[in-house]
Amino acid sequence: MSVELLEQNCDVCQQLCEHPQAICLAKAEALFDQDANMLADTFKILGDSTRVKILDMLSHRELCVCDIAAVSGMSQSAVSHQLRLLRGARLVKYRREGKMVWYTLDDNHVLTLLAVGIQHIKHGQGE
Amino acid sequence: MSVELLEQNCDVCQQLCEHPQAICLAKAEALFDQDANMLADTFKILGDSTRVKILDMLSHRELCVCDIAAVSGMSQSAVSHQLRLLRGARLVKYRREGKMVWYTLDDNHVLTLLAVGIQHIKHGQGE
DNA sequence: CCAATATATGAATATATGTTCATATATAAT
DNA sequence: ATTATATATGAACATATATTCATATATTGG
Repeated sequence: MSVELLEQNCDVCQQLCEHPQAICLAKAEALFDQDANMLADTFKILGDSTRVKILDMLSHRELCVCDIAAVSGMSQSAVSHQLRLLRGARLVKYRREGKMVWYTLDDNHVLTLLAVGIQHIKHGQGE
Repeated sequence: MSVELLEQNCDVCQQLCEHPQAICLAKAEALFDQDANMLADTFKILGDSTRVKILDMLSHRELCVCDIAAVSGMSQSAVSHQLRLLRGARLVKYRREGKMVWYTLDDNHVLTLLAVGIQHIKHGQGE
């Protein structure tokens, strides 16, 4: 059913809610659960300061695991665990070169998310 | 010390690391802890499917608390708790109108974050 | 093949988080 | 004032998460 039709023929929640039309429209337009979950999972991975630091480092240059550990001051194990999560969310990609594995950001979406996030925290900070 | 100077005079981690220059540069350019924490805190708030759903609803239209509860199927209490977190992260703003409180997205950064996040999960899904 | 190095991962533990329940606050109507 | 309605919040509990430690895998050099 189209949103336009719902706007006229919207009797699903009449007896329960204050604003049935807004509610029905919102339900019709709502994200699918699966998309909401995937989106939340992506942000959840971004939602840790050590991972944010790793991603920010990788936004400047490609780094291997031990470099990331050295810069962040984290243990190699902790870094590897976090990189695994970042890989799982397709936020970073990697290439193996001998014994070392070099990591970079997966694509420009990641850079944009970081940049917009930084804009958000900087904007209106003094309010 | 400027990044250019560090690039030449970079002896902090010589004896410890594989790629001292990259490491020193990365350290020099790294996010401040406070910024990394704020950024992570913002993404952490975005990293929950119920909150993502609420934000997505609000990206379409202003809604009051009970409407959000009705659309999401959550309890009023759970919604209020989540809205508190969203307010704390300046992701939503609100206005009181009598007994009701109407919520909207705080600014366009939030919309952009959602949009880019959705692009990210949609892009290369079949790989 | 064996030792050394770089990275990855499983298990365990300590901390953080989301929901519910009960209750508080704020506004409006009678 | 009293009652009803909309929203907010504190405490508690159950679940999720990040790090550490120990160990496994992968690659290189001898």
